[in-house]
Amino acid sequence: MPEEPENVASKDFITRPRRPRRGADTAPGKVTLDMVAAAAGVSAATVSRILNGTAMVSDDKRAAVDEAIARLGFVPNPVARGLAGGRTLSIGVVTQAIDSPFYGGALRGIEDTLTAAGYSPLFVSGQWSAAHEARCIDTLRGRRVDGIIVLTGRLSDAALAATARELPVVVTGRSLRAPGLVALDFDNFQGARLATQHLLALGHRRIGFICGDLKHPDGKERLRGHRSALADAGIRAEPALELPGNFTEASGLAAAERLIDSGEAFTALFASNDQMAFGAALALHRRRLRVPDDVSLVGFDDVAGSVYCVPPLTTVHHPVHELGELAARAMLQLLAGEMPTLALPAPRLMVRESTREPRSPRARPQRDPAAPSPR
Amino acid sequence: MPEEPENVASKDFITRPRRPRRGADTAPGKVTLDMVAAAAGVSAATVSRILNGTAMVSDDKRAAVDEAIARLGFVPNPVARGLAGGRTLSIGVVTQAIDSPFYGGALRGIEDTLTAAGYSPLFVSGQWSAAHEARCIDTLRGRRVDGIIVLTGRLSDAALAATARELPVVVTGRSLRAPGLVALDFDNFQGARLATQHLLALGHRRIGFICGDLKHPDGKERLRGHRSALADAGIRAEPALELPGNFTEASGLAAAERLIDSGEAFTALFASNDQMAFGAALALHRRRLRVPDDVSLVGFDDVAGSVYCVPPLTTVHHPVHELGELAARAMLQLLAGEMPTLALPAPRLMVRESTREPRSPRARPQRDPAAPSPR
DNA sequence: AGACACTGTGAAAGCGCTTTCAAAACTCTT
DNA sequence: AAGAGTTTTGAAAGCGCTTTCACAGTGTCT
Repeated sequence: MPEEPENVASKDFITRPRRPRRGADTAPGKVTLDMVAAAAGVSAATVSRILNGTAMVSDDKRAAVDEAIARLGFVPNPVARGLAGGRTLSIGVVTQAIDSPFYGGALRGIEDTLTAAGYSPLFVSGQWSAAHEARCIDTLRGRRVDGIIVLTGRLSDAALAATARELPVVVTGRSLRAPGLVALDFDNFQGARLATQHLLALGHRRIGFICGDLKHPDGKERLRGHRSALADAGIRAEPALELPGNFTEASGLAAAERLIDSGEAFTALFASNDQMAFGAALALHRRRLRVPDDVSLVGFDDVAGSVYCVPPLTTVHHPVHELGELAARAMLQLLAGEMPTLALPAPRLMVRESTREPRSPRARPQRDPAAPSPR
Repeated sequence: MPEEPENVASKDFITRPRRPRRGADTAPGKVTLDMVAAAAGVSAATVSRILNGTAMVSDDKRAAVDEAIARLGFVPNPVARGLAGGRTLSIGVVTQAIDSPFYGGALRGIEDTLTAAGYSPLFVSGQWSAAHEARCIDTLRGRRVDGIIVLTGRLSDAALAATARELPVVVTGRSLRAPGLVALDFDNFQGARLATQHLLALGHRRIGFICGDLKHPDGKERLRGHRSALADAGIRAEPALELPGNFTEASGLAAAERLIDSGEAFTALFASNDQMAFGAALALHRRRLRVPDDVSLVGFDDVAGSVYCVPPLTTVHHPVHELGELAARAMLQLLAGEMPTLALPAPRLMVRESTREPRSPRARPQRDPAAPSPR
């Protein structure tokens, strides 16, 4: 407690780290609405009204204000706006992991759309846990976001609906209906059907299926779609061909290994997402099974890397970027008081080079003595 | 003056669009600091002081306030704090693309560290353009972030230094020195040297190098490192073996194709980043060149996918997650008024399965006439 | 011409918190 | 025990903007 004056001085520095250089005309934050009002010879209320389009303003005043804004280089302070107006022009986005190759595209779409509309996204990662997601939503609400976009997520529908009673919510990967909530669902079922139908059309009959996380709606629907396509073709689903997985490369690798080791015959493998397909591809490679010559491989999602893997992966295109855009647009509509009516594009199969007709009646070349000829 | 009470009520509803369900104890935003002060029988100033540790407060008052905060479930409103205190507890993060597999890891590290410290990251994508980045920084400053982290970026050092005069700045991928600015540089030069040395040690002499964007410091340094390793081994750099690229898969593919078509002999390919390596791998596959039997392939960055591609890619590990963590930690230190002293881990080569000794004296199995002998 | 809408505008009251300022309450000195 | 020096505390003034309220100014209708 000795050196008071010093203390005060240093406290000041610590408290508000920077902001020493004022007066720089380029620095936003310097010019306030009051200064604009004074310069234009009107009241602050009028400037605010013009800024927000909240009320009619005579043309001459409007012109004067516009001129003053331009001349002073005024930029409204969103923090003050947030406090006074109750809206922060920011939207919370709950994703599972900000570095996910799959959700990344969606984040990009959201960012693009929101930014164009003057909103800022606030991304938080839910880490694949409902509890974590709940905490994220609390954080976002604490930050006074105007709305929340949830990318799939593990939160219960009820929890989401509850949140939607306080704040507009857009959620992807669900088909929930609730007030203040719009759900944007991609047709995972149909997508999976397409993939399996493709394999069936090529002549495959014993198709290994690597499930995604079955607590995840996407995972469930894709399995359902696969089974449905099989059923349509009159093929009985065999439990031995349905391998558990959790959407990670590692789980895809493990699943493929397990299937190979089981001795079960199969000529194709359909992974519930591309990441697991990559893992499976590595497992096949390690066991000297070639894609697509020995085993056809199909993924789901069409993530960026799937075009550039070897061989390029046949997969179901999941329009993640559009998904993000649509989610953002739906949010903007909700905020504008409209009821969004947006539909996601239908799933499309991207046939690339990881699938072909089964090589021979013999399903598995297993420890093939003949060295894979490089052609 | 008629219906006073009614007016007040409706005002409350109209003013703030949502937030109708009040009283729910879980709802943040309901309890204000003033209510806490009243409940604890102290002034708002005292509560604020306790919250911020700004001054000494007697133990009994502190206890009363703590109790009131807990009982009421008070959560400070960051928006109000931002307005009043000048700090928003949010940090702007400028990245190139939020969905980049490379920067994704760094974003994750930043998010983890910042969140743990009570700060929120605000991610914006610079889209690989200096102008865009400048605009992003303006947006962030408009949002009153307390500091800015720039992941590499294209902005000039001068522009960054200027920003740093107003706001703490942490930048990665540079070795710039300026007041209020800390630069966190990864040793790309040494990393590239490691990779090339590895190929040389295996016996490769004609190594194709796919450059990154050379306006990008990373791109420049990696090329320099490669050349340096060659020079140390007494090998002259050949322009014909240095292919242009821009860090995308497509450019890696194009570069590899160009090299193959040039007829130039080579037994290995070193791409300045993994994404280009993936593109190159596809090009090699299309030309029926096997990795690593015909051509060894090395990447740089060790992105998530490199472990699961076929074959798993030998690459230089770039500790992006740590990079993000360190950048965030440095920012926190700057904000605390300390001078950060953090060093990034040294580059490490991850030897996987895409490299081996050259197969034969014949460099290219393809239409290659001259046989550059190994060694 | 007076009553009855509107429309455009400014003054002023906040939004919820931080910080200054000065007074109050202590603790020591002498 | 008075004065001086400290420490704790509250009142009040913002932070920069939005919104309400009330009041002029203009028409419009009987």
